[in-house]
Amino acid sequence: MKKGKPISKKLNRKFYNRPTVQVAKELLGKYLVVQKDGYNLSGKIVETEAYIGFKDPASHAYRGMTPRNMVMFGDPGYAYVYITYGIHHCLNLVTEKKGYPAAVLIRALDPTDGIGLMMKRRERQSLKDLTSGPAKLCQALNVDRKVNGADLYSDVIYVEDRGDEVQKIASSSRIGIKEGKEKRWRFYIKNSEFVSR
DNA sequence: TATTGGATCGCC
DNA sequence: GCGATCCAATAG
Repeated sequence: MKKGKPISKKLNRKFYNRPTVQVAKELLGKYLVVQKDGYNLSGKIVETEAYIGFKDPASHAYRGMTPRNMVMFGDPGYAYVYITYGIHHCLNLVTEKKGYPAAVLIRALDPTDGIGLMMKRRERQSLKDLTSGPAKLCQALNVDRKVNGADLYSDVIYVEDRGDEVQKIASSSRIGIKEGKEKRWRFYIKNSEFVSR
């Protein structure tokens, strides 16, 4: 017996205008949606990392504002996309009040809508290879630097609550950084097969 | 203007 | 384990 339409609520700017660790945890179990050129791609967020303020040496904002990281210093609820290793894109969601640089890196998704197109974009057939890493999910969902600065309350890219309950959240050090490893600012849904590595 | 290193991935 | 590959930050 099928239930009625699930609760679906687009997260508003107030959600992002809060302490970054809290936002990073609460994003788990929510759905990232990208809609461009008539397609609809989405996945459940299963892994995030927090990058916070002026004193976090792992954050791009550590040494102040630059052309690349200026979105992090702006209003909460916008997308910050950058290129790393010359090849890969990474997607962050800007948090906290204007002038305080902070964001949540989206590291992994459990793919839901548009899986066929994701497979095509990734040139991979296995579900597990589609969005189990920050650069993989950007390739699968067609997130590139044109998305940098996009309003997360637009219809192009946003996060919504579909009423899912998260069973258990685990935390660890952030991945791929040199300094700031003592902070356990990586969060993921325990037992999700789509968590990176 | 030149140099250096990177919030990764995929293959060896 | 390691190379790809090029942008962006920093130094000169």
